Amino acid sequence: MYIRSMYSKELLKGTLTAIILKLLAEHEKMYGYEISQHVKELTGGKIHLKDGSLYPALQKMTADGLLSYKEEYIGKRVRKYYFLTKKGQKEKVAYLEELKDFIGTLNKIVFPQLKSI
Amino acid sequence: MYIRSMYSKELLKGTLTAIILKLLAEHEKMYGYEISQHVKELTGGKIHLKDGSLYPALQKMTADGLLSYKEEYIGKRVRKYYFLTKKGQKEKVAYLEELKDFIGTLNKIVFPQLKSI
DNA sequence: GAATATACATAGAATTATGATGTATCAAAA
DNA sequence: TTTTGATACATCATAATTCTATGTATATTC
Repeated sequence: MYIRSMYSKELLKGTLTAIILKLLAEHEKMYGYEISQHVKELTGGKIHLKDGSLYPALQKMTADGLLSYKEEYIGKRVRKYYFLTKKGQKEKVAYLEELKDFIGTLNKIVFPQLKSI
Repeated sequence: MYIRSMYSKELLKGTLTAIILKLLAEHEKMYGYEISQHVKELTGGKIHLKDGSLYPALQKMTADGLLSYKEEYIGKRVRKYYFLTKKGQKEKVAYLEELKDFIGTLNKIVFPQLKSI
């Protein structure tokens, strides 16, 4: 059994990379399971990153040079601690700016009665 | 040649239906080209709905029972004026609530220094 | 008359989160 | 002690949606 996010999966698209970049910018290093727990807590369970989304995303971001990782063993169990590369630190800014601007733009269309953020 | 939106196409995913529902809730009836122009103006050119996105979306929403349309002729050129069905009016509320909540949640993760909206 | 804007359409490609499934360790409860 | 649930990673096929590219045709403006 798995827990379903309260949002349609399409809404998440394009935001996962920004979320990961943001968390890693704040935490120095995190492992996958820790990231998913953190997001779940931060959002009151509203966003639940699935294994099938998170681990491939981390791998892709690593392949793209945004992240690197080192393995640590807790007993016999391996953890991959991910951290931002120089490139990841730089691109984080652009990703978050784009997302921020996009949210502002969406608000303008959908909730014009609200002040822009 | 075509105009590229300033956002990665993935960011738009899941928002197009909500945007269309919102505009049609405000305008009674609109045709496709009019919707795309309206969005372009509203967002200062930041969101440019492509033909290949907009027309299939309108068709899908019609198939899903959210929209209906009637054709009008301007000279020899046809326009399809779309409008919300009863179902579309009802589901609009849920779509926009979900989007609003999602934006609020995203803000909590990515811009925790800002007040929630 | 040529270029641009209006107005619709479809098909294939690309992207990305998901669902399903698998492996394995560890802690706690029954 | 066995079994349940949590921890921790992984891969693959599928689904969903937008985009790119292309096509057709009319209307307007230069």
